[in-house]
Amino acid sequence: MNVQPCVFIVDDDEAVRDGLEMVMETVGLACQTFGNAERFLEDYQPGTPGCLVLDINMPGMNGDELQTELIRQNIRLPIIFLTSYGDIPMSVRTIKAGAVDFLTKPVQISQLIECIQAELQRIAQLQEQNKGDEDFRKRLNSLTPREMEILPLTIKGIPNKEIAQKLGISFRTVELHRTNILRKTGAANFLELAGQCEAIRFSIETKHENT
Amino acid sequence: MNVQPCVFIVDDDEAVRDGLEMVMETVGLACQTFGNAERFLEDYQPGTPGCLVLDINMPGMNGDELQTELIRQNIRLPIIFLTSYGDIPMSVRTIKAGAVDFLTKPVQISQLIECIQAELQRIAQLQEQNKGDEDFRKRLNSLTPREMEILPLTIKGIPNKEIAQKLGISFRTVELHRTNILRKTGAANFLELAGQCEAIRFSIETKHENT
DNA sequence: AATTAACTACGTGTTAACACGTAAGAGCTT
DNA sequence: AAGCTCTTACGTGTTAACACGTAGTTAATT
Repeated sequence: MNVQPCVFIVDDDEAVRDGLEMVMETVGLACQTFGNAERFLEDYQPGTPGCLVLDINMPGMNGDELQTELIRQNIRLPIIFLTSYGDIPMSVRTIKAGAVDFLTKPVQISQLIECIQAELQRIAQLQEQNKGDEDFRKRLNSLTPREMEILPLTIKGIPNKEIAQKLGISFRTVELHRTNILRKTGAANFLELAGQCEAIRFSIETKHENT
Repeated sequence: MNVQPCVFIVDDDEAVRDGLEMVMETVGLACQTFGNAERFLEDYQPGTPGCLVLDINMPGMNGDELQTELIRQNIRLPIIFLTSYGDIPMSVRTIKAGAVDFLTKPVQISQLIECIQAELQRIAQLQEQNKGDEDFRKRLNSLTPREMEILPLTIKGIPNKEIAQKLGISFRTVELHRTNILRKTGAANFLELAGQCEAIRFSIETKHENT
């Protein structure tokens, strides 16, 4: 299930691509190179772990625009900009948009490597954290629609009687659903469950109240 | 209770200070100027709303260091850097450290004003959001040390008996503390309280378990 | 047609939570 | 010394939560 993280290099200069590819091999990092932003967008499988070393000035879509497109597609691949023709406003804009770093050519290879490795390490940590959440998400998905409806109300601290009234069913039925929710999620009680839901940023949308 | 937000200008160049001060007056923004970072640190009252327009190159403590010091003191005043001698690594570093923008002299006044006003508006919105939380925070602060200790355990869903065992006291006493916590916070139950604590990002630090 | 899953409802019993009391010792302030 | 807060502990009672059953209807699936 765990995929080896990969360094994606997007630069229109073949010499740069080859040079960086060699460096990555040397330090033992998996690496893929692309001659332009479009090719990368086509080939990249969302979810693949790694980081993106991105040039700015390229024919066709430039690095700036690629970043924007990735954000639009909600692809949160960490980006390290690496460019010859950068300026301060550009660096400010890209960093504020979430880029990890903004390096200028000629770059100190050691600096780039350090930056990449720090980022890959950070990703590994995130993946580790999310591992435990996977099971929980699965268990959440095993809930029936009705249970999913009751869960947020319960977590908000609304007592069974009120939930029953709001849904127009018996409070005993609500009780049953709650029991099933606890059984399915494996939580000991709803406080614990609420904590887990918060931990995975499980957004709880409650329908607008009529009462 | 609501204080007028203020633009703090820190620059060693008197001409710049005077010029900016005049501009601020023109657009109707309250403004305070400082000739060096040390003076600002002395005078600034933590909590005062506003934003900081900060030069980098100054005798004594420079802008970079002032930012670091403010972060160290947990003062989250938004910073707009404004400098003649900036470079890309510096802009990257400061932005990553949380600065709002990094502008270079000579600056387009319209750009600076726009940036400041956007920031002040953002602050105003934050203050509006935090208003409702103020009461809750006050009520949280009215809790005794022991209650503060029990609160996070309870919110995690740990039953009274276990809490009692962990603290080496009777579970009835834990029950009493819980009741008092609910009474003081005004919450109907701990699920509701947990939600409120999350809403204000009330960090719950639990001591490392021994059992 | 039979099976399965989901939603509904109710009964019974146990445990946990919560409200309302009393009371006593420690520590601090006035 | 008196008053105050915090912490501790217990008793009593009510309510809510939870576990374990049975059982009917509906809808989709096989």
